[in-house]
Amino acid sequence: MSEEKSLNFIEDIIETDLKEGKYKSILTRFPPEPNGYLHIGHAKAICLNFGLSLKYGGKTNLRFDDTNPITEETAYVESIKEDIRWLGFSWANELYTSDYFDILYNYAVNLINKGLAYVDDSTAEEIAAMKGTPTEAGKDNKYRSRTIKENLILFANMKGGIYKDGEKVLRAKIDMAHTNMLMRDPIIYRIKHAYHHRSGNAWCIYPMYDFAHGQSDSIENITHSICTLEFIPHRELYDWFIEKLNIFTSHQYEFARLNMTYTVMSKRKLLQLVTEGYVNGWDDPRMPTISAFRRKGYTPKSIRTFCDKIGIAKRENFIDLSLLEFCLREDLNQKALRVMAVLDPVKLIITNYEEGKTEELLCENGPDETFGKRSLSFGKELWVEREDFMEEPEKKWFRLAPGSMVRLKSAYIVKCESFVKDVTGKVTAINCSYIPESRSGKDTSGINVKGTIHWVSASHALNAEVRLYDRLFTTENPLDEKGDFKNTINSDSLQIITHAVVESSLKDATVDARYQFIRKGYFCLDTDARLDKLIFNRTVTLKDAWAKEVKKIRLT
RNA sequence: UGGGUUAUGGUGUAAAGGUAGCACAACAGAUUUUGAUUCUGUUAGUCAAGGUUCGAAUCCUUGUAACCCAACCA
Repeated sequence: MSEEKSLNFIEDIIETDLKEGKYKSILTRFPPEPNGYLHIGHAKAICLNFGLSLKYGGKTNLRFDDTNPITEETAYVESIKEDIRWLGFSWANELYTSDYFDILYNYAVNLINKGLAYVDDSTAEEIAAMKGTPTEAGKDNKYRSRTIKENLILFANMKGGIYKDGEKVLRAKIDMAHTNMLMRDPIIYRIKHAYHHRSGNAWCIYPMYDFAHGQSDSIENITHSICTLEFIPHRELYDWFIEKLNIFTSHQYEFARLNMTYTVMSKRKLLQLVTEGYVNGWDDPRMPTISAFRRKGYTPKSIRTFCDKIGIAKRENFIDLSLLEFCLREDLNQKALRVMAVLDPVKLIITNYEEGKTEELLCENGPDETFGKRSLSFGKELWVEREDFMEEPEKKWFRLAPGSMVRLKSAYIVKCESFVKDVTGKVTAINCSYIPESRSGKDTSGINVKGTIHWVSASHALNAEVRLYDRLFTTENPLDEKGDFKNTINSDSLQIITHAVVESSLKDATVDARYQFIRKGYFCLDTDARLDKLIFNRTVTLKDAWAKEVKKIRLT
């Protein structure tokens, strides 16, 4: 028995279309503008579009919507392709709106010939002034009544490059009094003497989004053109062009874009964070970009699961970041190798352990037997986590404290006998005795301890840099703040630990591997790491019931 | 005071006139050589007011709230 998952509204439409024979198969498209990096909101659109074609046996095109040469770059094209591939999807065709510039130009001429488009000499300000407001109708201007012949010549001249930027535009002739502002004679071509990343200097006029997107969908025979809610008013225009041009009828459907707590999702704002140096580039692990999540150690599967869980609907939403982290931990828990690393080391000396002796202990590599075991070196001097020792323990504390016993993971039970402090009061060493009969796997001591802590043998430890990331913003909705969203940037979003110690097996760590530093969180090797320098990123912390407990204890 | 879209627990998302369900979060407990994982349980919802109906989240009426639209951006 499989539990029937209910359909979202787009799947509903598709199933109806297929059942009624409107289409034999579906064709969707993902249409990024190559002017920035893809973020988690794009991941939602990617999973939707590619997921739909996968589910219904159709195809998805990747189409770069490159109609604005000023902001677009080839570097962005490359990053976008890498991100989609990494997420696990393959496109049927790699396409560019710029490939359709000739067709689009002819469509515009076609419109002029039908008396449905005209060249306007007004300035941007004049056009805006004549456009009216949402509550007031716009007005026709004198250029609106130009003859077809005149428009044809003028538009050819625009293409010919005899006018300067902004001197003239081509507008659709619809209705200056329309209640939908977008139908008040929208501009469809503008002059930009600019180098285009693909067409070079072949063109100096470029179509606007509304005169490119729907037509591109139509040219490709896209059946279901899915976009976000803010394009709802554009649909009327989308349909108008297709109808007047009498070309293949693609249909536009709109869903609500992703919003998430503790982050911003607009490309403009993300670009600002990059250019103003709040983060170190588009793939800084604190960014919500796909490349940042990848670098931070997220798995493609966790992002796909997340996109599946948040659903598709038309109402505004504000997803809790913890849902993403839940999906991440769920996947990482199954995949990550368990290793030991001490982020804030303090020396633990086993007073009754033989000087110079080393034992090899077996330790499980993962969450189940299939991961096998590895050998770990154990000795008289170990590094343990500073926060695992408390001189004056909290209530319910079952880690190291004077007189207390803990198990060293996969090793022995030790008892804290004494500790050493320096003049500043900082603990510099913890002296313990160990119980030889308590060795992991062959424990005959009969002693039960509540606490188990991780450790690294001091003489075998490797030094590592560890980067701990926290959320980039201190408030759930940075956009809610009066003033600049950047006022709520978390100044502690990155903590670099330069002197962490990790077990020696990590000398072979690779960027693709996922690790759980036991009791500390999930980590991965950063791309900055070099042969002689280990650098790990914290992907996400483990859930921490003890931290909650402490809060409660201190409140009462 | 124009047009469009949307309203279901704290957050998402189902229920197509017939038991308001699921997930995350929160809380409580069990298990645990990771205070992780796993398991069990609890809290909590149909925007409002009327109406139709044996029966309404769903249909009707009237309100209310939120979001989008006045780039030669996409």
